[in-house]
Amino acid sequence: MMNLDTTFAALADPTRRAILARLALGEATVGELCAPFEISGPAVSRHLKVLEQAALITRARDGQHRRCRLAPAAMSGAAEWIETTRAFWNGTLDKLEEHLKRNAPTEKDKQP
Amino acid sequence: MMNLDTTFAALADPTRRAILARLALGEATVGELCAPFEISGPAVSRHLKVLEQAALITRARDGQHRRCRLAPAAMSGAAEWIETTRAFWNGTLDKLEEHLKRNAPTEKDKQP
DNA sequence: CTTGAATTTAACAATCTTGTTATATAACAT
DNA sequence: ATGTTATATAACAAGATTGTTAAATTCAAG
Repeated sequence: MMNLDTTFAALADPTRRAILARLALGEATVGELCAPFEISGPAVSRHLKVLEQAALITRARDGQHRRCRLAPAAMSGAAEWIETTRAFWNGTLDKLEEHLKRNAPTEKDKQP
Repeated sequence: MMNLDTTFAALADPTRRAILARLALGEATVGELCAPFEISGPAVSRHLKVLEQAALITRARDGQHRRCRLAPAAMSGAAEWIETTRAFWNGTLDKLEEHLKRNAPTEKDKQP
């Protein structure tokens, strides 16, 4: 989906943030993502669907597993909105431009 | 409240983001904030309550008006969570530290 | 002190969210 | 073919969210 509404909404849930934090360390299957939580599998499955629709993760079949990966591009939009708003508030647009220039081509934006 | 749940949830609504964007340009009364929207006054009033509970704005009586100001400290927490997660994903913690060091004492964090 | 403007609260309906359990699908193993 | 494992979907309930209109509050002005 990739709009700020869905991105922020997806980030508003602690379970989903925990899932993203886990995926920031490396990809994982749905089962592996379920393990740390006390909620049911279907509940996690739907959290993953929300994250996927927000373009925060991608999923690919791998045998009978489904491998999940972080797709942090969507988060950039959210971070940018915050930084822009703060920049206006601070009256320091220069620093924002600097920031964007620095973070625009994020490393090689990992995502082969 | 000042936790990531409420911050992200507050930011997930486009009306609330528009209100924050407006306030980034300078403080305003409730009436002024209502004007651009087609929704009712009470609806805006409750959006403001959500923003206040998320510590994204503060309000102070001024005669029969109530002046609203941006209080962007709460946004920092959200931005930091995103930056941290991305930093792990990129495997570049150094850049994160740099970023935090740079943005920690935000100007003088405006808020007299 | 009465009237009017600015804002909030109350009461309610419609819609979304998140969880549950039971069922379905898909791929692997025997 | 049959059973087992991994994951998704269906059906449903409880609670949150967002909007509405009507009533209450709060201050300023005449």
